[in-house]
Amino acid sequence: MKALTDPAPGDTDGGATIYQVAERADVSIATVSRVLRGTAPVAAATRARVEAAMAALRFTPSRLGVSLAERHHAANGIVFPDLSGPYFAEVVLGYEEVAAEVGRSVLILSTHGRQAAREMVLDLAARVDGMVVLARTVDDEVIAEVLGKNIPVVVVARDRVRGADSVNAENEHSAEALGAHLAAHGHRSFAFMGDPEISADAYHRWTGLTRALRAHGVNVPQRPVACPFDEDGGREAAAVLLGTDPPDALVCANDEIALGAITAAEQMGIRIPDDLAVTGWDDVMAARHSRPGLTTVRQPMRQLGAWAARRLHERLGGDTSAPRHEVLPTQLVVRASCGHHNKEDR
Amino acid sequence: MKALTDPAPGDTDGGATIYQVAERADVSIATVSRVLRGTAPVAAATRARVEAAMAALRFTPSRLGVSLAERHHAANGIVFPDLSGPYFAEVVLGYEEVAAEVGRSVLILSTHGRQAAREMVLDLAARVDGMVVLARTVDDEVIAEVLGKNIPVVVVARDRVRGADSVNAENEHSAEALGAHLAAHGHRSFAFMGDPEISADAYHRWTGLTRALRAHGVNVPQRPVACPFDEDGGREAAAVLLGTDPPDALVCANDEIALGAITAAEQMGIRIPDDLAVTGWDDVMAARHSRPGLTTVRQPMRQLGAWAARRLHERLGGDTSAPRHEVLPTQLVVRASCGHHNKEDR
DNA sequence: TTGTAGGCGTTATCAC
DNA sequence: GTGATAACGCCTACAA
Repeated sequence: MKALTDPAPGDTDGGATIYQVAERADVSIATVSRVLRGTAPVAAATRARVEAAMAALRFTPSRLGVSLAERHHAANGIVFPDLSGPYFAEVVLGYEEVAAEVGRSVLILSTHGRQAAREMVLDLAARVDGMVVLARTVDDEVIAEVLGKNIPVVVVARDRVRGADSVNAENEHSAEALGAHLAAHGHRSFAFMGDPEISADAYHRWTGLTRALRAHGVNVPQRPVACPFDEDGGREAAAVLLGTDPPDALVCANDEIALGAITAAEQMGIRIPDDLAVTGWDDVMAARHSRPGLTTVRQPMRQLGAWAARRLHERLGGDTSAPRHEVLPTQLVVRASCGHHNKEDR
Repeated sequence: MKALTDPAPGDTDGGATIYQVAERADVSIATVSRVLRGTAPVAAATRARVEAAMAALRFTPSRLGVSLAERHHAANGIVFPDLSGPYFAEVVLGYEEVAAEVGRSVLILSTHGRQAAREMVLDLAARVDGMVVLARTVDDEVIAEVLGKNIPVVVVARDRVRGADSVNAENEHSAEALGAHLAAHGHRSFAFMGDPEISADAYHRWTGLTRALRAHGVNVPQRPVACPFDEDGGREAAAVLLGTDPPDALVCANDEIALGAITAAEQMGIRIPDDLAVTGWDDVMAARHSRPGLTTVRQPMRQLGAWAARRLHERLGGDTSAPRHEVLPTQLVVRASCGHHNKEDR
């Protein structure tokens, strides 16, 4: 009796097929498909037989078969440069969360700045119905190629690309506010760390900062100090910068650079914020816990991912309206690293 | 002329098929497939025609078709509870990196402690050739189910599961070393924060700690203080604990809990490490930058993911040997939060 | 060297 | 209600 209800010992492989279920229930595969999808009425008795057969065989429909027939993957992709910093991890998390909610699997792809990025993205494009592209992982042409295959893409933390939706956190005004705050502290000589050539975010932050400085009659630095967006990048670039002509204030494109810079400064005996003000961007966990607390700009990382996922879902639902370009608000978080404040100095 | 080499305007959809290429090149689909895969010799002239046709049509073979025919996905999955902390993000990153290297796409699934975890994992199982499961995201039965479908799984940061490979960072000895260090500082009353019921890592750390305390003749706390593995969890639990009977030393299951506990302590006017020693686990970025620096245990998060990816790849390559159980070494990182040191107090 | 035809596992359209 | 059967897009013996 037992042997009858258990899966055949021989079928060691990827599971039973709809044919085996049909045979066991003594119906056609069409009927099995019907009870599976509830797409048409099936007699109660028949349904029961089919369900019993499915259970006995531990039948799970092949995603490949289903997708091929339905002509879509029920999966989306997301490509980012790296997951090492807290920033991208948060965006991806926000993305995954709503993608899962609306029933789509998510494929990730980290380009790591590899040369093969284009091929990797194109390969990804063959596995998904839509995808989101973070920052400058690939050129606009690659995105155009993907769009050309009729798979929608939404870009995040990146300038607009023809034909794609986009979400960004507000940058210029936030940078202006930050610059104004620093100027009000009396800082007169500035430096900006981060690479505007590589990051649209950094570019706009640099732009906003310079505008603020100009408005406040403060000298604008010649150019940004380009450096990788991590602690080491910040530390090394700061070591050089502070060794030659140290500014009063160091505005960094993200918290990691800032934290790295602070490390370098402390090693050189430079006190923060007395000798040097330092600010970051993102408000990661370490920014809260460092001493002095890091003045920074908080941006809604989770929401960036969530918005992208929702928009993609709309597109895949048939929305063919003009691309939308969302800008999410940020928040200046003033702590101690930007200089002494009058009241509660914390 | 142009119209001839461009893709037909009508074929707006998911791209050309092998049939269209074949027709255009005036060969059979078999030949197209051969030039695609290099699986058999093709006359130079023929190959040229086919390649021209592919280029003109911007042909990309359908992953679905390929996978269905080849009977595998060329993709792996990874399931984790959440990506919010630095820990899982690092593991996933390490995983993705080597998975990509060996040419497999990666699908991620965050269970968020959702009830539907089982269904989600089973759904994932239908889309991949193998998968890694982090921590206690799902019950052993679910893993058994997946294994039953003949898809290999390797578990990470989790106790062994019959039939699956596993990688873990060393826990007990590290915890013993940490406990010994704290005892040497003279601390006599301990508390442990984290939930051993939920995390195998936490369980083994608790075990190691109690053993060390016993060995040093120090009172062993009745039980761990269960709390969520994030800052809020640490902060709230610590607020209660420190309000009633504060210990000398607080050993936390990860850095986030520790940092949260420190925040709570400071708000209560308790000084670290003078009044209370606090230690974490993981050595995340914030641990380095907090003041006092957080004493912690560094574990090779990236490598955990990388090992899992490599092992999975071996399995998928046909390795059917007995499950392997790897334990990666950790490193005690002593900073200031565990108490004053004689020499360089940093 | 190249073509024919069957198979991979579903869905969905027709008839009955 | 149910059952044939044609897609879906590709791979691969087997023939020629």
